[in-house]
Amino acid sequence: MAASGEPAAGEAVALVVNALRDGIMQGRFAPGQRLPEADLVELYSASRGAVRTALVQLENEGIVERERNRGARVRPISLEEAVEITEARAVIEGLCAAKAAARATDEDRHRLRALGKELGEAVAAADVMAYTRINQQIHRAVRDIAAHETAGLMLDRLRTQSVRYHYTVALLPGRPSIGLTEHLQVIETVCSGDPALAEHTMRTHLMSVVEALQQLDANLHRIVTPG
Amino acid sequence: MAASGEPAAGEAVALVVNALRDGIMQGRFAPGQRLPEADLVELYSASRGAVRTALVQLENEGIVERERNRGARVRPISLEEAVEITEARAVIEGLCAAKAAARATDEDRHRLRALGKELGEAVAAADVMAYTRINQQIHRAVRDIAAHETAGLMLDRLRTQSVRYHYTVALLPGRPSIGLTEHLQVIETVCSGDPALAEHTMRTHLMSVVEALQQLDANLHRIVTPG
DNA sequence: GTAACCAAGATTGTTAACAACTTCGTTGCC
DNA sequence: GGCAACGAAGTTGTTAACAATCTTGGTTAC
Repeated sequence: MAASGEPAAGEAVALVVNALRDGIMQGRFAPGQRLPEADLVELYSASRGAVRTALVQLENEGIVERERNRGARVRPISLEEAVEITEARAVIEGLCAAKAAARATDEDRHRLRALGKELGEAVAAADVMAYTRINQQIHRAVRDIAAHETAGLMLDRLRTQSVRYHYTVALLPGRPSIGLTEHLQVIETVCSGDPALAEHTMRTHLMSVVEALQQLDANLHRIVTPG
Repeated sequence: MAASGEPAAGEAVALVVNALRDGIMQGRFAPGQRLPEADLVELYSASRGAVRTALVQLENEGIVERERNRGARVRPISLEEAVEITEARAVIEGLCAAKAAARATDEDRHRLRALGKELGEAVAAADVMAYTRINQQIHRAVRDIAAHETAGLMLDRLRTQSVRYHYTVALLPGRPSIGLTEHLQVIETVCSGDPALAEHTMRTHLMSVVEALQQLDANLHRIVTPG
C-alpha cells in the first residue's frame, strides 16, 4: 500500500477507487488528462488488476472515460451536464427536505439552526472556504435527517461528478449573500415541519445555483474570449 | 453471453455484466442466491478476471452484494427499499415530465396519445403482459422527450434495482384500471405543455405505485403467514 | 515536399497460476 | 454427549506473464 499506516486487510481495488476519486475531485488530475494504468500502478503501489478494476468502476460512476485499447482519461463535464446534475440534485434534495421536515426532532432543528448561524458568520467574515464547508454540512444534515438511503446514494454519485464546478460557484460576487438567505429559508422551512414548503425552498435554492452556474460560465467565456 | 455467435471483439467484462444483470432482472437468479465465480466462469465462458470485475460493477449498481472472502450474492430488496426507489423515481420522472411538457413536439404528442390508446386497449382486454410493456413504453417516451441524460442514467439504475418488484404490481386486482387513468392524465398534462402540471400528475401516479407496493406487500404477508 | 507505409515502442486486454481466507467435517478430549 | 481444536476442501484475493492493439517516429517512393 501507499500509506504506511494500516495493512488495510485487503480489497486493494477499493483503495485505488477511493484514492483516484479523491484525486480527481480535488483537481489533482485535470479534465481530459490521460490516466495510463502503469502510472497509477506506480502512484498507488497497486497491482494492474486492481487499477484496471478501479477504472471500470469510476467509468461506471461517470468521472472517467475509457476507450477500447486507448486507455482511460478524466471525463470533462460540460456546462449543460453541470446544469443537468444540479437539476437532478434539486429534485432529489427536495425529496430529502420534505422527508426531513416530516422527521426532524428538536435536536435536529437545533443543529440545523446552529449551522445556519455559522454560515452567517462565514459570510460576514467573507470566508469562502468556511462558507463552502458549512454549505456542504447543511445539505448533508438535511440528507441525514431524511434518512433516505436511496436518495443519499444518488446524491453521493452526483456530487462526485459535479464537485469541480460546484466549489467555484461560491466565488461569484454576491453569491455567498444570496446563498445565505436561501439556506436560512431552507433551514426554517425544514424546521417548520411542512414537507411541501421545505421541498419548495430547497428546489428554489438549487435552481438558483443553476443560474449561478450559467452566470459563471458566461464569465469564463468573457475571460477566454476577450471582446 | 452463452450464445456461440460472435467472438464479440472484446471487452469481455461488459458481456458478463450485461448477461448477469439480465439474468438477475429476469429472475433466473433468486434474491440471496450465491454467485460463485467459478460457476459464472463456466456459465458465460469468461475468464475469472472478467467475472470478478463484472461482480464489482454490479455491486456498484446495487443488485449484487459482496462480502470479503465470502463471495457475491444477489442482493435482496426489502419493501422499504422498493418504496424508496419508487419515491426517487417519482421526483426524477417528475423532472422528466416537466421537461417533456416544455419540449414536446406535435409528433411527440401524437406518439404519446397513441400509446395511451394502446394502454386502454390492453386494459380492456385484461392483457397484463401488454399493459406492463406499454406502461414501460410510456415512461420511456416521456424520458426520451425530456432529453435529460443525467436523469435517464439515474432511472436506468433505479429500474435495474426495482424491476422484480415492479412487474408484479400490475397483478393487483384493479391496478391496471387505476394505472390507465393515471397514465392518461400524465399524457394529457405533458401534451398540454404545462411543466408544473405534468410534474404533478407524474408524481401522483408514482406515489400511487408506492401505495400499490405496500398493498402488494400486505397481500404477500397474508399468504406467507396464514392467520 | 508530401503522403503512404512500416517498424519499434508503449499501452491495454486476457489468461493462468499462486496465496490467503473461510467453511465444514472430523477427531480427540473433557 | 458435548465442545473445542484441527485439517482438508472450496472459494476468493492477488500478482505476474503473455497476447493483441494502438501510437509514434522515421523512411521511402512518388
